[in-house]
Amino acid sequence: MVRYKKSEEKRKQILYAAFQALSGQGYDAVTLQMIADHAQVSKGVVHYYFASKEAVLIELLEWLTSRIYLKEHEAVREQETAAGKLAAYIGSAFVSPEKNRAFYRVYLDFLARASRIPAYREINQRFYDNCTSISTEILLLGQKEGMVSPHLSAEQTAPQIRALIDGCLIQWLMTDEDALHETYRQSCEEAVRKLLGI
Amino acid sequence: MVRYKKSEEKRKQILYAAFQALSGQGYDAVTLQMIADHAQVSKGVVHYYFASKEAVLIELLEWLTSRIYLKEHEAVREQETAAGKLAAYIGSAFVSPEKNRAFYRVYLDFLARASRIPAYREINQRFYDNCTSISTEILLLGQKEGMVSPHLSAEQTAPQIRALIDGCLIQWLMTDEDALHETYRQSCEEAVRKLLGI
Amino acid sequence: MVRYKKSEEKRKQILYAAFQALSGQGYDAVTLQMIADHAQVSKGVVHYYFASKEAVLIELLEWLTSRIYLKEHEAVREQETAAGKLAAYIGSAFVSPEKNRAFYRVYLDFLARASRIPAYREINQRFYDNCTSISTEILLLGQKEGMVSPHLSAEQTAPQIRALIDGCLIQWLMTDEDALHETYRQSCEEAVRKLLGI
Amino acid sequence: MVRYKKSEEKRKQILYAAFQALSGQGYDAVTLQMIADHAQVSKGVVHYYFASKEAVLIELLEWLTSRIYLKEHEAVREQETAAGKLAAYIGSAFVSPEKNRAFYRVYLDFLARASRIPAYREINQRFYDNCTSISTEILLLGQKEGMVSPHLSAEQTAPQIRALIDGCLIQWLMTDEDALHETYRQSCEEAVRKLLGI
DNA sequence: AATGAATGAGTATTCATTCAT
DNA sequence: GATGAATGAATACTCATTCAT
Repeated sequence: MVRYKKSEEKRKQILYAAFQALSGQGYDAVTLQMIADHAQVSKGVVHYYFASKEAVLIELLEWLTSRIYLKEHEAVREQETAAGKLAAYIGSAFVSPEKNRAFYRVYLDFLARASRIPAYREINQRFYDNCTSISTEILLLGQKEGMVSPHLSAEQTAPQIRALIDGCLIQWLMTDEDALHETYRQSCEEAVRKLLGI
Repeated sequence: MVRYKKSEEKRKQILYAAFQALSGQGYDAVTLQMIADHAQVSKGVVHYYFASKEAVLIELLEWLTSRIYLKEHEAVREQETAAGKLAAYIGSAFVSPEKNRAFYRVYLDFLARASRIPAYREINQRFYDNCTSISTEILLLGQKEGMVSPHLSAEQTAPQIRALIDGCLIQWLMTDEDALHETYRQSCEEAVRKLLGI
Repeated sequence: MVRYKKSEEKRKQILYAAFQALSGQGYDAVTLQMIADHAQVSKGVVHYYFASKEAVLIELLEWLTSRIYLKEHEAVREQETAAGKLAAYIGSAFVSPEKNRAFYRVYLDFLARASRIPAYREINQRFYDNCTSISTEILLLGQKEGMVSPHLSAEQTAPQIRALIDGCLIQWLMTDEDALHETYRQSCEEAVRKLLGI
Repeated sequence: MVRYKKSEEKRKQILYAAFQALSGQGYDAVTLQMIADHAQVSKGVVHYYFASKEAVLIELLEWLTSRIYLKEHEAVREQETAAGKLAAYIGSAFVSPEKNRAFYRVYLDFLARASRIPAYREINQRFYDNCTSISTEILLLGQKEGMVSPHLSAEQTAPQIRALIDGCLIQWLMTDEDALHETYRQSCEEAVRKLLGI
């Protein structure tokens, strides 16, 4: 329905505004007024579409992580070889300094909350599962291609890969140097290759 | 002098209280009252020893990261072989579910702030540098022992190792399962071995 | 517009409440809660209409001094002779024990601040300029009527007149005797007459 | 006794420090710490010599006003003619831009308090009485010399003179221009002459 | 006498949330 | 649907005062 659609659009608009505001300010420093300003709506509207500030942020985490996953999934799907998929995965994880900075700032806020609040943890777990499925797919294809040892356990390797990606991107974020983004990407890719024994 | 010492002790007492409070609550959810309560002093005392809430937290980050480093450094120093040092490093990074949870909750809060505020970033950078020096020491010894390929670049590998450790511990933290701590430790150690080609 | 008007009304309501509260308590002893209570609004409302306590008080000084001037100006305008205007000026300056007490208590607070803070000083200067314009008008008319010596300098006499009025009203305020208000008024008027040589 | 004397000296030292601090900051902005700093003693000392912050300030008002009176009295006593005494009185009231600024800043703070608190009012009343006695002395001598009309009432004129002096010095203070100090002094003296019919 | 550590009451300010329009 | 005025709970911070040393 039009009504629903319009409503959904405004929700997305607010979520995106929340993402921008959150990326600029921290989790608690962000106010509903800032989110409303970014979305160019009145403060009341935010509460009209979301039950509370917490609700906005929970939904934002869901939206963000699923969007990230979809992009990574899409990038990997377009490649046919394990090597290609791997490069695509890393490449889409290290999408750009600007986007990585915006996302990881917010993601660190979320992880901090997730370490204390189960609701956030569950959302993050779905993200991890999705990431694991990507790595697993690559690994299994690699084994089929004969590039990756058949003894390598996907169950163990897949999380290691995500740990490396997140660990490297956090390290890069801490350097505050856009120029090093590419360096970290390469280093991460090489490390992942070593994990896969490629 | 006694006077000075007393003062320093109380500062430490407050910092430790802040650590406990911060680990329980998030960065912004923590109040000076909570910190004072944990330290069993009055609210005014916190302000007597620290200029502001921010000052407490900045100093806490310094204190925490240097303490972690010292423990890791100590553990590594006690070992003589590269393999021993590596196991000691990983072992002291994965010290225990309780301590890791307490620290990484707070550390994630700090990383989130560090992604926006240079002062925090600088402190974290010193921590990274210290961690790098540990990994580098292990790697160089490994090369001397002939266990590690002489072609391996410490400059590149050391950060990868820390990225893995942090990435794995964050993943473990998100599982909220003490029982998995050991699993993640082993997985991390194996992954680090692969990076070193051991 | 209605919206704007409503907003302005509430601002005035808060300013008047601030005046009452300030007159009762001193400048710093007054709290936003007291102002809110006098205005019969919640504490938050004061901050909704004014950026800070300081902003309320700055605006109050402007409002008060311009209101005093307007009343004096009005009273003088209604008279046609210099003698009549002079009596009207003094009469409206010595309006009543209650009002003079309320105003001069607050005004002394403001003068104390103005002696240190330029922003207050500027507002007071505008008030002085307005008072000077009233005295000057009376003096010039008196010269036209032949009552006042043509050699008398308005530039010098006008400030002297205000100095006398303020000086006398402060003295009266210090007596804390409503009954003496009229005495001080007469004494002030006679003194002003001597300055004008009437 | 030595003990008493020493004690009295320290009290004076603290009072003078309070005067300096008060002149710089406002009445409420001043803290006991600032007073202690100015007096180069510890915070505890202030409380050792004075029961409370209020007590310091009450005593300061007494000390200041009696000191001002003594200086004016002294200056007047040294002159023999009414004209000389008048000039000496005005001259010592307009002692210097620096001293007048320091005193009137503090005095306005005190007047603001005196308008609400009887204890301050009483101290100020003694000051007024002393000032009146000076003016009265001058006026009576003037009448004896035949310079001042015998019909002039000292009771009425003396307060007018003080009103002018205070009114003019407050006006000067509000200009924040040291250069205008002399202008205001002259204007005040001329105005006082007119009140005396000289 | 002197110190300064400790206390805690008090206050401005912020902001999520509510609700009348 | 949308607005923004109003609310009041929550909190960092200040500072006079106390008191052990």
